[in-house]
Amino acid sequence: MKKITIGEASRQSGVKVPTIRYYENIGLVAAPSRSDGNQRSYEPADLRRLIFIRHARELGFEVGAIRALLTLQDDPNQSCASADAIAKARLVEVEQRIRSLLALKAELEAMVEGCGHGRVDQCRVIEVLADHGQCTHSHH
Amino acid sequence: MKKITIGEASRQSGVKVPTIRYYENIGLVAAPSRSDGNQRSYEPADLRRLIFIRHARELGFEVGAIRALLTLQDDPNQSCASADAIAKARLVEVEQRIRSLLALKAELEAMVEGCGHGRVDQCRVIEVLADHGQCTHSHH
DNA sequence: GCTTGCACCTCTAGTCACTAGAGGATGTAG
DNA sequence: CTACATCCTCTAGTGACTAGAGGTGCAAGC
Repeated sequence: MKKITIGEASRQSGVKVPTIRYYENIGLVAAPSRSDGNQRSYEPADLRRLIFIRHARELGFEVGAIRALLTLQDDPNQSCASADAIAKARLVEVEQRIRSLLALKAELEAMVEGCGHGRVDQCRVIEVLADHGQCTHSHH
Repeated sequence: MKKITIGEASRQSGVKVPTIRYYENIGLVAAPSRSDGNQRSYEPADLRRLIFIRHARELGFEVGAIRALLTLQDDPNQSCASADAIAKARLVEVEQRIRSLLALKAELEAMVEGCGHGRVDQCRVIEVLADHGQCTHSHH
């Protein structure tokens, strides 16, 4: 009971239909049971898993990390140290990303400000990109 | 005079050797002249173009946008309005990205904080991801 | 019962921006 | 002259999907 089609699962989870099938392909979600006409039929547990995945993807976890988290979730009797480590690593990554985006924002603002209504050869947008010396942005 | 090999161009531009060849393939840089032994031979102008590209990539411009900027650069007599528009669009994008990353950072911090040394079933890292209701993160 | 039309099925190929590897040629230092 | 690094071309792989072709299932209206 309460079984739903892939389209309904998609609507309720926010994961697109082809993406759900893709997740099944790569083994991120189990293959669900099928109807008489060979159509996938999802249960509430599958739906929760899809929502979990969508949410984690939105938070920028990559599929490998999500796979690790799902393994933890499937066996809830173990320490959450691993989950903690994964989230912490992601946090460090996000903080780094914010720092470089802020630097980037400053540089873009300077570029846009410097660009009046002149010709391209006076345009800072081009100039800043061409001249490596003016670059305040950290290298990768 | 002042012609250099692809390896030297790579070192001086910071663009990896296979990536330079890839850029040639997709027409982002012109095919350079060759040595007697069929090896690519780059001039200062090529080098400047590679530095321009690397810098733009680091700033997160995609290849299509870079192609547009390079076209502008190749014809410096036109208005810089297009370059300005490209940079502005990118700026808006970056600001949006920073906002969502800050929200994400807050959420990750809450997750890590909530994760004591308990078992997985008391762990906020898992819980937050599983329970969509606790999500404060905007749905793109 | 039949048809319309959407949702479903599988499979392959395409996307972006590279990256890795095979297998061979060239260039340079000792 | 022999190592050895660097170069060449080409194909295929990456991640995380997305798009399309070509076909089947299912519910509703007539």
